[in-house]
Amino acid sequence: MTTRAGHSRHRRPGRPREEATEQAITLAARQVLADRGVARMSMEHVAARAGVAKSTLYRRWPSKVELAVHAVAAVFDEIEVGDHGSLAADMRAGVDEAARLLRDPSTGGAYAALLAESARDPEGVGVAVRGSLSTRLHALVATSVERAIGRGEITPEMVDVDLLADVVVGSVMHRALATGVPDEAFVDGLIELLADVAYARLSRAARNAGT
Amino acid sequence: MTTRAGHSRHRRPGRPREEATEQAITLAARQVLADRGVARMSMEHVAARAGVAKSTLYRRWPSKVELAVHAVAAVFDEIEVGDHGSLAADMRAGVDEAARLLRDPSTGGAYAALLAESARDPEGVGVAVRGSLSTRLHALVATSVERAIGRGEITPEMVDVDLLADVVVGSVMHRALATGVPDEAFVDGLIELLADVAYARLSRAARNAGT
Amino acid sequence: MTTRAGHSRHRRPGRPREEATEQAITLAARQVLADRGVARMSMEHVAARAGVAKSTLYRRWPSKVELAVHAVAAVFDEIEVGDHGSLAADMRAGVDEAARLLRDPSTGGAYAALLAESARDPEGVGVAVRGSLSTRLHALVATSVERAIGRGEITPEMVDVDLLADVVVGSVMHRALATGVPDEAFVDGLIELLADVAYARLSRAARNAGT
Amino acid sequence: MTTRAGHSRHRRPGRPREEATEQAITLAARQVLADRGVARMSMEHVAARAGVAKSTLYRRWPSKVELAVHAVAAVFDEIEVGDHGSLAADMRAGVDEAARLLRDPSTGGAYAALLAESARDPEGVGVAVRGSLSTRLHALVATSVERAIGRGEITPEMVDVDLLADVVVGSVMHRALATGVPDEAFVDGLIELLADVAYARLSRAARNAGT
DNA sequence: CACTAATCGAGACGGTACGTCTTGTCTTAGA
DNA sequence: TCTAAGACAAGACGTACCGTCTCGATTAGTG
Repeated sequence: MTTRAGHSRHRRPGRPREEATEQAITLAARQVLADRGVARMSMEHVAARAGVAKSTLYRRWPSKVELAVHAVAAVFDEIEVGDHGSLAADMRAGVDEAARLLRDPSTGGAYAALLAESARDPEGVGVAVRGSLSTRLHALVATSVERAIGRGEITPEMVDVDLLADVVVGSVMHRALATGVPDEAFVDGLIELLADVAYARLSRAARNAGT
Repeated sequence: MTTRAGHSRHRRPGRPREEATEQAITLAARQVLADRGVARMSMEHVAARAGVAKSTLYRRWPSKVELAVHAVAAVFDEIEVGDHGSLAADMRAGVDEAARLLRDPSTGGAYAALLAESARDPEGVGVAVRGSLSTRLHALVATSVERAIGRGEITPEMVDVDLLADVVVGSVMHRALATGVPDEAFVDGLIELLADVAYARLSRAARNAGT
Repeated sequence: MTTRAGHSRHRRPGRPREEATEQAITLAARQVLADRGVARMSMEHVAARAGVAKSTLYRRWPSKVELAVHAVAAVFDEIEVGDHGSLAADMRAGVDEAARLLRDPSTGGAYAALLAESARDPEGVGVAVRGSLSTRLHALVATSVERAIGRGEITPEMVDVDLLADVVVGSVMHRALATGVPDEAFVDGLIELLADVAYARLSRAARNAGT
Repeated sequence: MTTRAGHSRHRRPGRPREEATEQAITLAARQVLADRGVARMSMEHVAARAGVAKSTLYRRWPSKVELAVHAVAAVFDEIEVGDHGSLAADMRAGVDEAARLLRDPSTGGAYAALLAESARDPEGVGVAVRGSLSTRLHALVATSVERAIGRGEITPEMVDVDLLADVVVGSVMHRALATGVPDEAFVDGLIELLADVAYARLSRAARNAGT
């Protein structure tokens, strides 16, 4: 639908969209999101902060939630997944990063709010959330796992990436929002838990191989 | 449960609250919650459905969110934690129950929405959510763990109940809302993961004892 | 209906009404009336200010408006109609008094508000207002006129007391509320107007007598 | 009348207001006013009757009272002040018209209620009432008086238009609301009273001229 | 002295309206 | 065609009152 320039040399008729506008809106949305949370983020506020008319927002995103998804996705895009040399180190870095992100109430709250909207409208918002947000997080986990497989630390059978992603993100999110700040002790505990799983599977694999 | 001001024989002055009203409202709130989700649950609707004036709602709960917390807590109160004979069986029953509950978009969505509100207002809603909802879930996990300790299956040092609760509830919730329905395969995977943790810790304990 | 003691020696059964209560309420009502006007005078406020339960108010007056009528009537009862020696002097004193009273927004506004309610409910409030308030004002004018007749300054045929009362009270009220403060110039002008009427009628009477 | 920002060709930005809306609201307001009086006129009702959202009402009038002022002013605007040939005839017509208008409880009551509100909020409502309603009535009286001066029936020194307006409107209003219906006898009496004033002043002027 | 009958304070209750806020759509002028 | 500005219908929010009601506690007179 959106003919995001680039490959298409055919310009659409009429006045072209202001380049700066989309970024200004996204930035404004993230700020309002941080200030007031998803529920209290209003299109009116975002438009005012971006110095843009409300209709411009609706021309680009069909609803408030979609804009919120877009704005949160922009936050998630900043996550770096460097190679830290070992599965253990990668895992710690990943969990730390997740904790850092979700500890911020504006990001954690926004993510939870969008998950909630997902539940209400699985086909509309749900698809957008899954497509834009959850797959991003999933990809981060997958990258680490694949790297570990590449290094020979584990085998593909040992890990269900989907499950692992849900466990890591879900645990951290629940800790951040429902129980308390995910402090270092919590991160350590979660890492240890995952390490124990790896240990159990590796030792079982070794035993099986030994047989 | 509420020991109204110490002496339970001293009634509060004024006309006593209608017994039936609170239940009618809670029921209506749960229905509206299921029908339309937290965001679209309106006090107006709840009042109408309960056959009660809006002011009666506000006399009992300071805001929509607090009523929603109460209504969701009522759902959580129905969870049964029976003794299934072994930690493994208890765990499976617990995870199954969590999956059953959160799979329902109205419950899962409501829970996520309330967590999101928690992030926006940690002192008000946050306290209510933690006090009413999260501690309930925590208690369920704690019960199973204590039973396992009683049976001698594990020792207290082997498990951080707080962490375990976040892992179970968080993973299931994230699966339910962000990734897809938490089907039997997912539940199996999660159980296996937890079992592997137990295996690792038990074998390590055995090794230490052996030394 | 109300067996206001005195002639009836039979007391009503049950606990008698607190003597002080009625006065406390009336006073509180007048204060709230002065503070916030009739429209914003609330039974809740009056009760609180009088240190009395709302039901006590309703036990004595059937509605807010009736209580307001009672409270304003209490103000009107304080009006003194002394004999100033001549019709002119009595008239000036009367108009001055009316101006003094209605100039106070709380009294003037209350009176107007009650007249407005009269229009909405002529049989209920209207009767109360006419019975308690308007007749009081009418009586004041009548007293002055009768005194003037007694002194031989005018004859009964020369003046329609009803009309005169409406003219004096109505003019002053309208000036106070709609046009501006009824200052000395206004009072002078009104007196002069009435004096001219008297002049015209006296001179006509003299001419007729001369014929 | 409203010279929107000087240049009348420069339109205000944004979607222009629906022409029909203001009239529909005014009409609905007058109907509700007539049905239920100012106190019971509700924005909700007016909006529903006008087929308009409540926010549209509040976009144009800051509060219920301001809309009521507007609606009553619309009634007053229908008053015709024709030339009836003589001061006496004009006066009779004017008083008749005032009596006709204020005899209707919905108009009389509304006017009184707005005067009452004026007393409560002299700067807000008061200014609106004086500006919209009282000056209208004043203008009607002024027109008749000026015509009489033009005809040479009276001289400007003989009449204080402000005072006269208060006397006519105030007397009629008080009669209508506080005392009883302003019937023909009342109107006759008031006219006669005014005529006597004119007689007194004319004869005094003649005497002075004769000196 | 118990009984009856009303009062009192307190506050719950069903209603109703307030004025505010937001959503998503629309309608204009101008770029 | 896009943009800014803002009108519009819809509808929920949380607050404030109204007038009624239901309590327990009080306070007389009557049997």
